[in-house]
Amino acid sequence: MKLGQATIKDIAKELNVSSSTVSRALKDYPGISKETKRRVKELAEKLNYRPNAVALSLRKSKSFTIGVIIPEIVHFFFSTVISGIEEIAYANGYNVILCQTNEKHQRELSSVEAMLDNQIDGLLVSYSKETEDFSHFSKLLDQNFPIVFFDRVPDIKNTVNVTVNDFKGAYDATTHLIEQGYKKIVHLAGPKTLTISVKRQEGYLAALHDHGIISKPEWIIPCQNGTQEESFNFTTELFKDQANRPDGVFASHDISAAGAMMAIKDLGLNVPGDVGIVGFSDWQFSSMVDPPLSTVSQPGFQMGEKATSLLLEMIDKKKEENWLPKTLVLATELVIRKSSSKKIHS
Amino acid sequence: MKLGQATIKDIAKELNVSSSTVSRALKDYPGISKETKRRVKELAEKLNYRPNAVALSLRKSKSFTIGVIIPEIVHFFFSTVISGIEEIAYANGYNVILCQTNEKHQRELSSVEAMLDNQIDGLLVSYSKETEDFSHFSKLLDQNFPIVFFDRVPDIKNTVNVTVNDFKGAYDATTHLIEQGYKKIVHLAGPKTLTISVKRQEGYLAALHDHGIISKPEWIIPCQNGTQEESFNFTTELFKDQANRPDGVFASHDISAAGAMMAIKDLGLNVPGDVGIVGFSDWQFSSMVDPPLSTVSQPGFQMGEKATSLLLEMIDKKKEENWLPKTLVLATELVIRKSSSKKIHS
DNA sequence: TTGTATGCGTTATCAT
DNA sequence: ATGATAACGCATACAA
Repeated sequence: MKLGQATIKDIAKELNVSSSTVSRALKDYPGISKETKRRVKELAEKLNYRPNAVALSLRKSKSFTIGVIIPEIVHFFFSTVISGIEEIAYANGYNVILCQTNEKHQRELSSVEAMLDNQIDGLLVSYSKETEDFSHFSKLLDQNFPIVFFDRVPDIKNTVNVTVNDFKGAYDATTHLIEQGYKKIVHLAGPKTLTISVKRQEGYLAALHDHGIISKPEWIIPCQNGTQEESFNFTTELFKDQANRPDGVFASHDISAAGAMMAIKDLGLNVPGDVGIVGFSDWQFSSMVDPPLSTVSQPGFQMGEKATSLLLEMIDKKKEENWLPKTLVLATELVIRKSSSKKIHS
Repeated sequence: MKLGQATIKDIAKELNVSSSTVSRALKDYPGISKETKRRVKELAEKLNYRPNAVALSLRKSKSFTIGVIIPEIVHFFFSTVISGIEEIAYANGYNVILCQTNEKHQRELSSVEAMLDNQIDGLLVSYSKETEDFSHFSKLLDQNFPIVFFDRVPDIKNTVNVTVNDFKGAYDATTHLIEQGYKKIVHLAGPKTLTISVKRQEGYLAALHDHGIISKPEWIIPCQNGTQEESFNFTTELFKDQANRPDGVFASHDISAAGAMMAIKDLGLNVPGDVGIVGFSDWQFSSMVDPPLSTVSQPGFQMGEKATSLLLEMIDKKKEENWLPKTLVLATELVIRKSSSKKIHS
């Protein structure tokens, strides 16, 4: 959309100087008389001149725009991350262009293409559940294109990542359940395609093992969608059999945990009396459910900030350099609420 | 970031034709021999040619990018709207560039500037709570720059807006409380700077009036921040006095409602037995609190879709035309859950 | 059927 | 201290 926006040419014409003079005057280049500078700046001010960022992008092959690929915007954790990304990008004069994949691989591919067409300077990625082939990213990395992966980190060599200590978070949560006296603890697991899911499951298993509990395969319930309904159904199925009823749930995130909690309450069981529950992520609602949900909180905003800082660093460096691959691991924190507090509340 | 991206020139050079020929061949312009077309397209494919969107923007004075200004990303309703926006924009080949104002007027101003510098084709706006002067928008509108306001609609003439029937939503919610037998209904009101807050309050008052209830000024509690803590405190203060204790709460959104619910439960009162509560927005958590929260649901995704469709329409039309101002009002829906169901549950 | 020239807004490189 | 020119990548009016 063309506004009445004044350009350098307009200023030049009006002052009877060349556009290069105007350009230099505006940027306080040496070798421009004070008088000219004053006149140019005054007129620029008056015409409300603002440089055309698109022309600059073309000229400099740099757009001051970064792309963000996320699975879903309507997701407390991811929206928190975006907020952190936005903050740092904005503070450094970068624009953020956003695409959600809705967990579709195809959509991920086309979004990346579209962003590249727009000459983004770098990419922040949390890939989709469907994605198992990462060649669209590794191709870019081979050309030294700056990418930082956050939360969901792909299995590619030499990447720069920001993630949380999912293993430890899960280990701590499970240990906490055990220490509260729960013994038959099931795990509502996330999709196997995500490293975070795998790590959380490993943490869960390690905790059981370290406390001498022999894990049973049927205790691990794969939840592909991660919806409340899904875990509600699985949990109902699993807990309705009085004989082998479990007494603890560690869910790979709070939505699953909430579904499990509703199922367990519907079966007439008491939380935390009969069953202890811990989730993952500390969603907004988690402190408001009844009983309030224990969970592993993730520093989403900080993750966004860190990932963006790293990306901007990479962009600033010369293209020729190789980034040193690294993974920044942020700490999670176990938030103990009533849903897992057997010793106090029952 | 410059990748090894091939340009039209590269193709032209390799095939010993002019770049205009390549340009035309790629776009199936008439008057290019089949043979040339074939050769060009083949090589383009081979070199993985993709047009440079920045160059196109400059050339066409059109960026295929729309800007979105919202108060906060970490907000269930707004993230839902963004999701709707993204969907329509993406489907029409538009990029979305995003800025959150964090409810700061200053930030709103600079975000708009930055977006204009980037030659966005149009703007979707939900303005900040601090904003009382809309000249930054009206200036653009005067130049016929396409803007669609959603949810929070400013007091400017001749704008295009998408909103929900806040008055009716509030009226229905309050009427429902009255019909359930609640008589002393307070209102946790939003900031006066927002039309939506005003409308909701008006709907509340109208419902009381139409049912012969004389509203008391002290029943209207202004909540500036809209946090849970804020409404928790106000509610505690208001309900601890047994003598004049109200028996109903209509909150301008679910977070306030949740704070009120916690306060009321903490005072030992029963919901919905002693006090009925209805919120606004139907956040994800609202069905999970105890008791599940009645609320007025807003079609956020649809709002994003509609607003974007309208904006793209405006962009497509000639700049010279004046858009006909209009306000699209989407329907809310009263979702009745336990928190307000006195007749059934107590 | 194809090529040449020009311009979108800016800046870098040479002049003068 | 300032101006002229070219270039970023593309599309198009005009020539041939």
